[in-house]
Amino acid sequence: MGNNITALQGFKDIVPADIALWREVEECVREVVGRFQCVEIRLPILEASELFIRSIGEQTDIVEKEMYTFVDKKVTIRPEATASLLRAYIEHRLHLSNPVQRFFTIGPMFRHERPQKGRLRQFHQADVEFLGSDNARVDAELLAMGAMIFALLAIPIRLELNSLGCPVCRPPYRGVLVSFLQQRLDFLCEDCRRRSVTNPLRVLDCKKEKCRAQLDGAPALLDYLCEPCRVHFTQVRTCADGLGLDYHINTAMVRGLDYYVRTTFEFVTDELGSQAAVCAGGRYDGLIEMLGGGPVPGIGFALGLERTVLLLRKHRREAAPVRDLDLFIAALGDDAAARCFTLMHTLRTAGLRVNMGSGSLKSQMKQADRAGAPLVIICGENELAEGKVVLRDMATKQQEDVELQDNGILLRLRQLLER
RNA sequence: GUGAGUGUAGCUCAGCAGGUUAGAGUAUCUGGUUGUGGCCCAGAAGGUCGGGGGUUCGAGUCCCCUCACUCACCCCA
Repeated sequence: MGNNITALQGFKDIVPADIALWREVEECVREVVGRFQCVEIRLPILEASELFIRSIGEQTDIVEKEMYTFVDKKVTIRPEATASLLRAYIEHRLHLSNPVQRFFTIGPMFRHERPQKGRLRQFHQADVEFLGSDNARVDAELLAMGAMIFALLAIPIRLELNSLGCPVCRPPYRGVLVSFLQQRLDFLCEDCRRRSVTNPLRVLDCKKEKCRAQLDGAPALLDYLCEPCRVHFTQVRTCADGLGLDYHINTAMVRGLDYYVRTTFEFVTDELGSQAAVCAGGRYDGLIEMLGGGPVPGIGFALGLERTVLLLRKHRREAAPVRDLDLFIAALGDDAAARCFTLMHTLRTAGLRVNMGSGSLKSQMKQADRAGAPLVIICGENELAEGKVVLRDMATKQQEDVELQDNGILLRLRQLLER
């Protein structure tokens, strides 16, 4: 402590004790995503600042105040993955080989926000993008994929669904909403007065009672959708219903990024304080074109790994004890230790997970116990002289003598470990 | 960026209204078993009381500053 160097504010180590949960989440994501023919892509963490400004939107909080940017170099450490993924998709002309493609990527994102429960400056997301189709069935598939991940992890969660319309119908609606808000400006909270100008849709989900009271009878975007958007949203719902998805419509749901159109959704929980959204996303037809690619539609989501891990930890009694060692070798004395050292190497080369200890036998037995080793080899001067080792089964406490001969020991160990 | 709360051993926390060498539980190490783990018993080690300044005969305790953490606002995964 004292004046030692520590991790930066909002940056956290994921310590060995937490790794099991993280791997469980990541492996679950990979498993489910694979069922939808989604392939992995790995992306750089540093990109041209312009990429995020163009995709996320200049007026958003993310771009305005949360990006880690090297001003002189005009590069930014990514605050989200969609823009990078689409950039790569365009750059490698991936649409030429197959215009309908599905990708996922897992990695760290960076936003300079004040840290909070479930919110860090470096956080991790699993990002999924379905490109090349604007069919409502694809939207429903993506929703089903998210639901499947949480179902597999046995995390209870709620799915909220909305449509944000498109460049045809959203601006007119926005006008209607703004004039509605203008009339009640005096009765809204300070934040909402500001939002009425910067992001009027946000006013709709203000948490303050004072504002909520004013919003009775506020125009809902869903009532203003243009015909194609209305049809699309209906189809999404029909498909989702067909899959038996449990969801509910939240007309107040807004997204923080400019590029979203039509379908948007959030998997939310009330178990994480104010960070309700665990996985969220939406459709972004037109974005690929805006980034210089073809007229390829797309929809995707980002799943917050920290938040998912927090939930998983909450809903797990205790992590199943993992055996990470097959054999512990307790050697007594220098000669025995030297002989066991080569034995250990032989066994490791053969694929066993082995370690040896030091100190008194008692102490080494403790080390073996703590490591969860099911088997222990004990080898002291006596055994060495007789050309054998003692092999102890930690569960049954049974011990047997085994010839001190590498292959013989290996065979016997394999027999015992297979039981 | 704004607000509130909390910083004492690796971890969880005591420390009453300033008063000797700052405690417990747990984890760690050693011993009780000259070579045998979990349970039990005993002992040891482990702290610049987040950091700096001030008040005082005397500060873990009171005041100021600072840093960090936590939660909330904003916003978002």
